[in-house]
Amino acid sequence: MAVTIRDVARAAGVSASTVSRALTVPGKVDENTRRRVLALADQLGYRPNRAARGLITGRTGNLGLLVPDLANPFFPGLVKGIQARALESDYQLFVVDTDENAAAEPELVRQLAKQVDGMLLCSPRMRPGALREAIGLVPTVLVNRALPEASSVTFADVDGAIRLVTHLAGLGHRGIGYIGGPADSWSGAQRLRGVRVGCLQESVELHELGPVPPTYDGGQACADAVLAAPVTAVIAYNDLVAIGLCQALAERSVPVPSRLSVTGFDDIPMAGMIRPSLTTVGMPLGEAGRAAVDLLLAQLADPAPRARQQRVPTTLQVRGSTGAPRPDDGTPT
Amino acid sequence: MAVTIRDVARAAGVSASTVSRALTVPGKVDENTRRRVLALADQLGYRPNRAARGLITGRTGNLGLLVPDLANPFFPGLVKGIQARALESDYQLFVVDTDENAAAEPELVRQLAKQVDGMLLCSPRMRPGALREAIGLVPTVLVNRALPEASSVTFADVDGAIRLVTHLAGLGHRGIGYIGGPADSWSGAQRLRGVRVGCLQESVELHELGPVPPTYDGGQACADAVLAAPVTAVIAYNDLVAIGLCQALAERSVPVPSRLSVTGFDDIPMAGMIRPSLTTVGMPLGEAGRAAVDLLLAQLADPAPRARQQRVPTTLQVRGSTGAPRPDDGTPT
DNA sequence: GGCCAAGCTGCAATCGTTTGCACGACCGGC
DNA sequence: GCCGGTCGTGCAAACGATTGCAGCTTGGCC
Repeated sequence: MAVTIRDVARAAGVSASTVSRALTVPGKVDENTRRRVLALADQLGYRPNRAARGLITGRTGNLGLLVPDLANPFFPGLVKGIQARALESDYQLFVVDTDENAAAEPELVRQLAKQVDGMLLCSPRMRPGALREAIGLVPTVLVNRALPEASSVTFADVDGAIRLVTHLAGLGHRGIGYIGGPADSWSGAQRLRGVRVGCLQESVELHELGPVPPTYDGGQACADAVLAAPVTAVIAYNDLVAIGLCQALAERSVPVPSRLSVTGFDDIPMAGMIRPSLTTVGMPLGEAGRAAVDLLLAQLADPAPRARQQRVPTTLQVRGSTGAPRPDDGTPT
Repeated sequence: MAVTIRDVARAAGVSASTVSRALTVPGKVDENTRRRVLALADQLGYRPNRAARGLITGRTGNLGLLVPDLANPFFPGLVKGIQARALESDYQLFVVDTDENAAAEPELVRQLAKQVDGMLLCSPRMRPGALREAIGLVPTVLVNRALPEASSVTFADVDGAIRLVTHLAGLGHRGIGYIGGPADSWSGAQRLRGVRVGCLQESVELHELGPVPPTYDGGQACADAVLAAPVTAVIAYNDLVAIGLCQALAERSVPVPSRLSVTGFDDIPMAGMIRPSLTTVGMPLGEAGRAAVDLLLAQLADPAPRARQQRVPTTLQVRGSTGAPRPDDGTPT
């Protein structure tokens, strides 16, 4: 049914070997025959069977991508970058959404590993031990998580957090809150670290709140706790939490930013669409995704690869949800 | 390196054929040997090489998924449903994001087709001719688009649109606008059809506006045109457009819904998060995704499959962005 | 004209699995 | 005791590509 290499060979009056070489090792075949074979292959619509090729070369031409939740607006940007670069390099991408199920990750990785040349693990939730095992199965690049012995692409969360605090301190805030996300989140830990450092540098008093689920509802739920704290600005674990909080504040008629400045992390599209628009730390998702694929491909090409950690810079997006604190610290008029 | 069927065979003291049969055709092998082989395979961590199996059976165990833009919040829900069902059925999923590039679709489909047993095309943008060719390559199910000769899962957009109009008419609106999306959008055509039918049924005057790009910016850009039209309610092609419009209206201090009711389609997560929250038509994305996979798998199992069109119901989500029109039709006080 | 090297090309083995066919053992019925 | 039928198993040929090796041709040089 499908046209095989033998069909092309017959049509060109050469052997299958020659066709194979014409397609893959240009130097080993006469330029004339090569052109003829290529033309014929194209004309017959020949496409090499990747399974057959993989059987002998041991390479599948596939990459695997594990992602906790495609519905979380953080990930599609990443996936798009990865996908684009993978396709450019003639790799197909298996995508697995784990639905935030950390326990299922190791088994999914094991299944995936058999069918790919390399893997990209985005924000994997599994414990370090399991992760260490996972990266042993097949060349792997971590994204948004780091491990000393693994290659990774991470975001400069710490930097971003510091700049966020500096921005707030510059506006005159002297007490700020941090709403933590899931306890086992790697980037959450980074962000908290940055906030702590920033607060020390700027002599700002830090009040740690939460943790809350990293969702819109999580943000809504902590509004009262935030209002009860002696802070004039709050940094949320991510934009979804920040937006949920803003919504709850609006319901309570608490003005943002005049009574409370609110910020997040990630710069998801929604951050620019709400009112007031959200000051946040932007992550170059597409760039990170492409960088991760590049790292992985380099690792595949290199017979003795070394783990390489890459960090991509974040950018502070100052928008409407931050401003100077109200001079009087008291109750509304 | 990897453990092969021969390793298991050697360990069990049987031939590779027996191992193969023990794993795939239970009846053909003695129950005792079968148990022994299975135990050994498990213990050695044997996993069949899918490429090798695919070479001979002609089935890859892979499904392909084409999607225009993962960053569009409409799609992740769909993808998650598809992905979950595919994994349940022991199929892996190749995902390709075309980045809304209709021209690139046919080639991507052709590439993908070679490596999968079946394909799911979500909201394909290509022209009908190209689409017809595409579905000939490999068993295919269309999602959010229909073609008489193809299996498809679509949403009851027409229904939803009619209900939307009925809802608005019930509130007292007598002139409503429809902001069209891309001219070549299949679901756009459906929605417009439903709106027209609804307006006829309810004797409401319809003003067709647009088309605009189906984005937040598209919605923002058409605010003035909407305000210039003699309407008290507007139905946007999708939620993103509706939200962009709301934002632009807020900037102009036009109250929603009292001066203008605004509605969309899709019920993306953001619809419930903005203020006022958006009245819209919800699509059961996960359900549709799972249904599409079921349809596809049935088609793969059936030697003489027939195209089956499935339509999933939509639900009207009434929220804060719609209300009765202001009694006076004039300028603000 | 003979020799050698280089350049192309084909043969055949190989990757890991499935599957049609044949073979041997065993059992029951005549 | 022989025959026919099951049942369980192994052999070997595929599937479609890649690749080491060997053989052929060709051309250049002495």
